[in-house]
Amino acid sequence: MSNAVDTRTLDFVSEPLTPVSRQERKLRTRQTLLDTALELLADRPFATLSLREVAKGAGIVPTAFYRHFASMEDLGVALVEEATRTLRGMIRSARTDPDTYQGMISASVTTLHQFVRANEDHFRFLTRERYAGGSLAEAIGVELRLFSGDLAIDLARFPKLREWSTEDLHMLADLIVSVMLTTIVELLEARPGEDEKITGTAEKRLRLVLLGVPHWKSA
Amino acid sequence: MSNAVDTRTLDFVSEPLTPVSRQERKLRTRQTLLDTALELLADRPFATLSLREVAKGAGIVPTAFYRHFASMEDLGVALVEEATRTLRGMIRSARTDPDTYQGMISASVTTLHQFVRANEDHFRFLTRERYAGGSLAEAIGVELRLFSGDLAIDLARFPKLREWSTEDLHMLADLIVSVMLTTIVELLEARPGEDEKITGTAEKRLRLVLLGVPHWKSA
DNA sequence: TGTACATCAGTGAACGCGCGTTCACTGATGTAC
DNA sequence: TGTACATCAGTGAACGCGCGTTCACTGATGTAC
Repeated sequence: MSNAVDTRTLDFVSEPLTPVSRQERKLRTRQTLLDTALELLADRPFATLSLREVAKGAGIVPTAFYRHFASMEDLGVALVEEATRTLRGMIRSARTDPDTYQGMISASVTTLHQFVRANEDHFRFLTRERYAGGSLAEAIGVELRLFSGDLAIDLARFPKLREWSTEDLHMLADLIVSVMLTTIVELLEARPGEDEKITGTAEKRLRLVLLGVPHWKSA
Repeated sequence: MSNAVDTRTLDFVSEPLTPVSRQERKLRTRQTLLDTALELLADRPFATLSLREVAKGAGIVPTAFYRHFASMEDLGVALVEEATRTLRGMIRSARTDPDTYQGMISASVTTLHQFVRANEDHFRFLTRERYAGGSLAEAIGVELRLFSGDLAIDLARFPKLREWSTEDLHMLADLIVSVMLTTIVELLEARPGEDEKITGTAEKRLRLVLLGVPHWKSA
């Protein structure tokens, strides 16, 4: 036990003593700027964020901001990249377990729930800016369409969907994506303790949608 | 024919000559402020709008703004009221024609399409601010929940849904509302000529959802 | 109908403030020898 | 290992600008008699 404590102490002491290169320091400041922006965006749109505000929050002087980003717009693009990386990570996690519909549904919703709770800032940013207008909204829209397209391809592998037209597969994929987005927003707006109800409802919605699949006729 | 022209001319001349009371003038300016704000919101969130900008667009001096609204926040609340009035009008129109599922679906989508095209500003405002955070987003969220609740009650009247639990009816209503919102956003982002494709897809999504209904088991 | 007074939508000057951006700078870190 | 020079993240003063809000005002409309 004393051994474990010693190890932790060594780790703790050695970390701050590690010499840090100028390059590493710069990357850390950059990340602090991104993190600060994401915190400030908890309850307002990106377009209301000022450069001075973000710089102040990150503990640097306004002019030093330009050492990291050419403009706020530029920082916004970096935020979209960071947040969509999280989104793609979630999708990769959810894709590893096919099997039955029911198994797929509950596993996907569980993955969604975990990722949203672990990255609330990213998902809040994505769902908020998706509809805010401007270039960030477009970039997020493109990303969601890519995601929906991938999902359509995955769906085509299911036996009951093998004969569906490409158009209908996209229709189904978009429908599933919109259920997902609705669920994400519900989770982000939830009061404590409501998570189970929300994930339960999300599973029901997906089940209902997929119940219709065997009876679908495109006409 | 010359008769018709005469009538139009009389109308045209008499309108501007009608004496306008101070009260009426005030209401007109107020409406101009609301219209100006809605125009400026075509591609950005409400929170980026300035009082001076709206006043300038409406052709009055910034200080005169306060004769109509206590603050921009106050104008925002008025916009939510105006836009949700349009939304409720749409819902009322859509509700008048039950009959079969298929009839209900295509009639509802047609109504949705017409209302969105006739009131693009209102629907853009609602869908954009719904996710923007702040008090306007909350007010819109409340309105959408009311709408979803009403829809759940309407749904309960369909034979196949008579035995569904309240919870499941709300689940279904929310699902339909989220398909509707998705469709609205797609229409607002559509390029010319894409409307038929979007409304067609919307009908398919609703058909698929309702196809599952007869096979639903809550467990 | 005419007069005297009240109301009030809109005006215009002024304020202090936070904004983005420029510029010349500092001093610690990195590199060449 | 030590020295001399280069790099560059972060500093701080300064700028002009649009912002929300205050205040005293104007003059057309409305009202009382």
